Amino acid sequence: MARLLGAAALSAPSTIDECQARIAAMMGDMPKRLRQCAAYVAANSERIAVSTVADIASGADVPPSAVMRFCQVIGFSGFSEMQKLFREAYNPKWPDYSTRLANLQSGESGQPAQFLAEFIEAGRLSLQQLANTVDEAALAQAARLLAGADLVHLVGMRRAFPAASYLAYVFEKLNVPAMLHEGAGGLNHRHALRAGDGMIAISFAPYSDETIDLAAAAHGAGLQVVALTDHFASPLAASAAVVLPITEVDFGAFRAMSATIVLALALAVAVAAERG
Amino acid sequence: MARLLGAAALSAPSTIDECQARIAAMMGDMPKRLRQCAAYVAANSERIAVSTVADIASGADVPPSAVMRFCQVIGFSGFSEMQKLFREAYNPKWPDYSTRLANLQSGESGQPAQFLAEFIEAGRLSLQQLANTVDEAALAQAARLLAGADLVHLVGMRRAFPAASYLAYVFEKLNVPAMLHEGAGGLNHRHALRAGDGMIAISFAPYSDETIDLAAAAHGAGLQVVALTDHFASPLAASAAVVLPITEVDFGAFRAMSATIVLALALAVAVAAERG
DNA sequence: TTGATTATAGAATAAATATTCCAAAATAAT
DNA sequence: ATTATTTTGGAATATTTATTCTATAATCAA
Repeated sequence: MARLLGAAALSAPSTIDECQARIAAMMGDMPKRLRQCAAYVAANSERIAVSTVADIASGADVPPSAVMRFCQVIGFSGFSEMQKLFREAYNPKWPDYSTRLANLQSGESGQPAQFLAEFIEAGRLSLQQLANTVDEAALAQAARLLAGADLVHLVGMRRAFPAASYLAYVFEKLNVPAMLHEGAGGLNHRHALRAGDGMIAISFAPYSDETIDLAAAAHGAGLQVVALTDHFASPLAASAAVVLPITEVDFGAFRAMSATIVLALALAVAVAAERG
Repeated sequence: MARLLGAAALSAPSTIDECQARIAAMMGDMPKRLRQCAAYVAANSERIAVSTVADIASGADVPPSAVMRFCQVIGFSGFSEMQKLFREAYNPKWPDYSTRLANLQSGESGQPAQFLAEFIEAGRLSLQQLANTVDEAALAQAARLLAGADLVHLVGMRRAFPAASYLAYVFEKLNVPAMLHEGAGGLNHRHALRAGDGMIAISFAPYSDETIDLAAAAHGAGLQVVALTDHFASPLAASAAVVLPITEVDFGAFRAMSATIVLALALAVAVAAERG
């Protein structure tokens, strides 16, 4: 009687955990080659996402067709389906909120609760992403640099302004000397930059020229600049001693800024703690 | 003279850092499509290892051939060579939020990462709470009232100011007439209140007198006031046609305002949708 | 042992994916 | 305005990679 290859088709595992559990359960009564595959996959689960059938085959020391049989015995239609699971589980991609929001907006207008539910979910995802990707060393260094500053300049325009203004409030409460640059009335604020000061500059694409310019001026004057921006290739990065990248979920033009404000707040409190 | 495509071939970057540095250096003088690629790769560097050319092209909103050109301009022979670099370095952080949070918290106390972990958790709890307690009917009514207003006055001082200023930004983007009251220089803004206007007033204990007073003045002048505040017994409630209570989770003396800003954003978008 | 059943390897094929190329559009220079 | 140069998009092609198929080897039951 056909034991494995001819067995009734199982449904494909839909999570990594389920997949690993099934491998563990079935490994016992697998024939030699399939067991080699199972052992290799179990021991190298984090590399499945970036491997080819041939890679796994040579790693497990089996021919490629054995890997294919293995995937099917586990319940997948083939290797590609299994790999898809690993790719998405280890590296989830954002849901596409811009089109979901567009759908909401174009549909019946009276769905405020729906908007709220989407924004809440996006905020939670952003915070989770922040936890997963934050560079602890960079954060600590940023706090250290700013703790030594005589005055912390806070720069953020338009979308970033709420975060900057909240920093101003928090630094005031914490008795850390800080100055909020509002951007109103040209560049006169530039004269306030002094050697020994520090700066927190916040900007996301499309970047505000005023923020970029002010950060560049600060950098030129020898100030330590900490940049809260979307990624290392941001125009702010060129002027920054430390870059803290933040990826927030977007809704077309809108984002809740949850991760930005949380990171800013943590940075402020860390600076105050460092100053003692 | 050929600027990029015809330029003398650079040697391929041999580490991720080198690759990122080169992208940052070259992004400035790239043509439009290549810059889109650069921005996408910079913002999604952790997904490159598990993406295809087509994935990246659609993410960056360019045709696949643009991605190829981008890889070559950066110094690689093609996409495959670049991806190889990212695959070798691929080390996915387990997206399991709770274990990651525990890691962040486990450092020596006083570390910046611990503050961050606490604020992230507080933010998530606040959002959760908001999802559980929001009064959908009240939110819908608030949106309806404000949609009929000629001008929406936005009032929030001190801690609430970031939320108010974010509303100002969002309303501007949505083409909803709105006015941010900054509270600077006494109560002169009161004269801007007109019959037919609406107001969003935001304040939490300890309440800002200016906000309370302005809301009361608006109420006295017959304006419809929507209050974002901590509970129904707040001093703001007396002047409000609709009260939207928000309970933020504090960490120490601070709160991240995540729920407030998310609710404000949802309200703004709902108002704009209602206006059509 | 012998016959039936199951597993295996490697070649053949199919599918997905990367890469090149060139006409057309856009941009810059004269 | 006209010409020269650069950038672009998409179709055509090449390459890699997954998948199926089948003859052969191994295993098991009698």
